[in-house]
Amino acid sequence: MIESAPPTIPRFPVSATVDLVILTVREGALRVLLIRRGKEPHLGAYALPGGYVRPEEGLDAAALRELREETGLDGRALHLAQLRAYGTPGRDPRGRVVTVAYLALGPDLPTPVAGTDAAHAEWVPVDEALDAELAFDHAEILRDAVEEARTKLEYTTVATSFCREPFTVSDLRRVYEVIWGTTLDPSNFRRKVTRTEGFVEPTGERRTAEAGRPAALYRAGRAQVLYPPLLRSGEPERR
Amino acid sequence: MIESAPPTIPRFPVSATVDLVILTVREGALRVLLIRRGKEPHLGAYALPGGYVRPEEGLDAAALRELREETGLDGRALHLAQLRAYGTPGRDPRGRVVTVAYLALGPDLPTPVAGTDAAHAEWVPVDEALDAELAFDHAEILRDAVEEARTKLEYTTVATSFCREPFTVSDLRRVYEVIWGTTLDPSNFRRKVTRTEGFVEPTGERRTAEAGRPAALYRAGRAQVLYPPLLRSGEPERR
DNA sequence: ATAATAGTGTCTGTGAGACAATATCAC
DNA sequence: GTGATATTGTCTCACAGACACTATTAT
Repeated sequence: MIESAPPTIPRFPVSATVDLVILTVREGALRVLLIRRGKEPHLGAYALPGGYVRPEEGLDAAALRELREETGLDGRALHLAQLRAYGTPGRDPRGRVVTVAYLALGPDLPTPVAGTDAAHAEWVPVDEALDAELAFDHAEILRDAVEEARTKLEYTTVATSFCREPFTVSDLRRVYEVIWGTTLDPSNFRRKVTRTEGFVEPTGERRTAEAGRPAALYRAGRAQVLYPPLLRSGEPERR
Repeated sequence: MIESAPPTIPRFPVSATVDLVILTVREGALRVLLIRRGKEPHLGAYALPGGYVRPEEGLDAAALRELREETGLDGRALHLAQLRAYGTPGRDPRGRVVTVAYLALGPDLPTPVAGTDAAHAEWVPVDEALDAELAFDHAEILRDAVEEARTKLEYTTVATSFCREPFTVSDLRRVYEVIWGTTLDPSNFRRKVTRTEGFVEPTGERRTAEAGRPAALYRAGRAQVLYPPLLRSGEPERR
């Protein structure tokens, strides 16, 4: 019935949780922060970090708090946005739980701080994570999150969130390549990135790597959306 | 705390609801289905249709059921997708309520069936609705939903969901114009629509309106995404 | 004929894909 | 020098915006 109707179907209690899909690019792979569950159900299985929403706390606030507790990082340093809600009956055998999933993107983050349950946290390559058995419906959430990240790379400038500043154009390109599983033409990628107003800002500095010509360094620009977008089109196969 | 931690912060009960943003194009305006609240809080104010999720029901199922109850329509005839969750403490003065908003798009729908509380439902132009006082945080939800609809028109073929079949290219163009608040070049729009594989399929029939050359009729095609997208760019002002 | 809407054709500029060529480092 | 990576430049094609022009109906 609608909200203005008499509660012939009364409200019934559910639990509200937030789950975090924290993605980073590390050692050439897209990785997700997973914890090993220390209790039933799904004892020993990988699971997304997350927890109950507290009584006086909004959803975004709960996600920020969990992020801080899990990674020891200030959520303002990461890109954090709601993904969507999941509430299939039976998704948690302990009762009716509606979870709101958040997608967090950040540069090669330190392995989470010790001293908490997050000590059991690991950066797992997304490919492996999707093959492994994840607790609850976390495999579905992870799939959705990765697809969302791939799409956001097309239409927004969030790729810079994966790079510690200052970064090179090649650093940024590798983010796209790893997350999309493609190779991109360095020349065309550079043209797109440097000619799109507000995508990256040159610092004037250069960095010399092990080999090759030193690369110019950049910071993230002010633009949030990419117009026109940077579409993954033909997607030439990788490797 | 994380899910695997001891429940030092115990779960606490919240209510879960779904709210529907049902949009249609009618009489030259983008309209949303709103109800007049028949009880406190926000007695007499406009509100989005919605209601409690039932114990054995998933979120999508709850949205489909509410849609059927509110409009008498089979949800499969409409485009229905989750928008996002809203759970700010205090958004409902009666208690902690997390709502999952859904966006439904459909062709000029009949005014909802009588015999239920939906008898108080009206198709309100979105512009008016955003000026009016909406119950709870429904103004925020409506703003987000309209922005989502505008964006979906760019990257997907959902615009056809607003047209009763068969439809003409001009019908489809008016959907874009009304929802974006712009005018589009008829010639360029036709080229885009008819040359994009799977956007529309010709029926071979024609329709004669009050004036002018009869227009060819089309059905929605199989494509779900628009590649390349149909971007609102310069957005020439309307009127 | 005129008004009105549908539909076609063409010119042009922007931007992406392909790819050659050059620059600058370590060794 | 070689090898490796960065950076610039160029050619071409797809496609969108602007807009002229033709087609088919009602009146």
